[in-house]
Amino acid sequence: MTRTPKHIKCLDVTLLGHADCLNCVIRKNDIFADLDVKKYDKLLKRIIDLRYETDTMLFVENSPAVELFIVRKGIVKLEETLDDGSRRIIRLVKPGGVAGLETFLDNGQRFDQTAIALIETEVCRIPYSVLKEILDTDHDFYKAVLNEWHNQLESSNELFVQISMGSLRQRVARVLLILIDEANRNGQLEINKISTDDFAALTGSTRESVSRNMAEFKRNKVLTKSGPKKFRFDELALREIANDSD
Amino acid sequence: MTRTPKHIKCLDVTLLGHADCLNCVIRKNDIFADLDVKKYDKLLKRIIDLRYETDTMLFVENSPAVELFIVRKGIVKLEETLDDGSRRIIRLVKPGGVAGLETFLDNGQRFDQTAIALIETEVCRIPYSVLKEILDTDHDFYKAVLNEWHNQLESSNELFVQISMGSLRQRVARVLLILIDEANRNGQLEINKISTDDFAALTGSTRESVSRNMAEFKRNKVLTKSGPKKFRFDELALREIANDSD
DNA sequence: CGAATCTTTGAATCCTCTCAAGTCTTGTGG
DNA sequence: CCACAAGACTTGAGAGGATTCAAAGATTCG
Repeated sequence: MTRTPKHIKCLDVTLLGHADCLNCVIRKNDIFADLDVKKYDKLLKRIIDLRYETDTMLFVENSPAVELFIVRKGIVKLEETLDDGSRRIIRLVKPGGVAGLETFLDNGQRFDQTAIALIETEVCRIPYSVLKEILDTDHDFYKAVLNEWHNQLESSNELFVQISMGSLRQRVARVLLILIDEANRNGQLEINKISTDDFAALTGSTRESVSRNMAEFKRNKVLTKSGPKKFRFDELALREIANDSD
Repeated sequence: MTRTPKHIKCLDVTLLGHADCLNCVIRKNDIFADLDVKKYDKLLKRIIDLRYETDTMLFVENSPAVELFIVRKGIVKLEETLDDGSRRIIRLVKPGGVAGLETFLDNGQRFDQTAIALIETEVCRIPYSVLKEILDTDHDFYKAVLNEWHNQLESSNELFVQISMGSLRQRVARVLLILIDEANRNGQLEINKISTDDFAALTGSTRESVSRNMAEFKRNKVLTKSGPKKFRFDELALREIANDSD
């Protein structure tokens, strides 16, 4: 039923240096948006800037939640392993979003999901101690955290709705649109191919069925191969398919 | 496609009186578990105790989130209306859980979903002003709130996983188990029937398909009619169906 | 009692899964 | 640098499930 799991890397991580929150573009949209960054300058130096290659793991389900990750570039998937051994992707974290929010909960908390870079991804890694210090000195910071939880819930619900209704054809189109949304921020008209197994875990389907739908998209020029692992897409056609109610 | 919506009541609500937090059994498991209730005695008097009949609305999507609800008995469904007019149940709130957590977010927040009593339900209604006062005087209370957001996310994910995988037969069985879980707290071996449309909105299917599966359950004595709107159930058989991987 | 709503059932169609057998890619060692 | 093996992707055929549309039974409620 499940294919021999592909090799999830743990080491393909590059240290890019210390975070530069003061000049970070992403920060304007994330959890630190309203924070007085200058005040916490020294503290924020403890934030590390990292690059994860495709299929590299950020953290594992059930391990202690002692740090969280803000995605600056790329996409992180959060997946759970089910009783029968299959995987289900619960949420996709895109730039500005947070993976590992459990870190904000009380001591001894563990990660609910496994986080893996879906494509090449850059993140800021923030230790619990930094968060705790900010929470203790800035009594309003918890509001930003509450907001982030809200965002997560919204984004989970969004995925839920997008993916638990309609034909597989529609669901595949919707997942492509989610990925495209990300590609478009970089002004590309291309998407990095993700594996059919990931598509299956996202749409709650099988690799074969996903493949068939993709093949149809390619035949109809909704997708066109444009490089080794890249595809050009017809966004309008995809939107039409995603909303098609026939 | 969508049936003329059944009549959702707005007025079938009974005022049971003021909350009695000090002696509340539910409170031990909810957001106020760690709160010094005596200290806030006067404040908590502003909490109202209500009973909602089946299909009665607690709040509507997009209206201002100025109060939240703690469920003490029954089940509340949170549903979103999709672009095509169909409804999708995003989450079920059971005793001890909270509906309308958005109230904790900053001013001007609106409810993300519509909340409707799935069966006869009793709740405590808590105005924003009460929450704000507690948050302002008790700097640790936000931790309980964070925990509650976490619970909501977990419960959404749980529903997502349970419902977006497997055959309809399995999914219907799983929804029944969720309802039974609630019935069992009251030591019953019965469940109140919920509409096939609700089942469809929960399983992401159609009323006809749900009905067919229910019919099969009745034939096989997994469910037995035991009253006007009541069914007796064979929990073990349901669990078997829910986990069946054939 | 009768109208409106909700539920059930049937039959045909379409979709998705499964199993099985290819083909294509990628990375490694000779 | 090529060949090969392992993994990933594609394709086909058949079976089984789910949806649709249509129509007939139940229920509910005034």
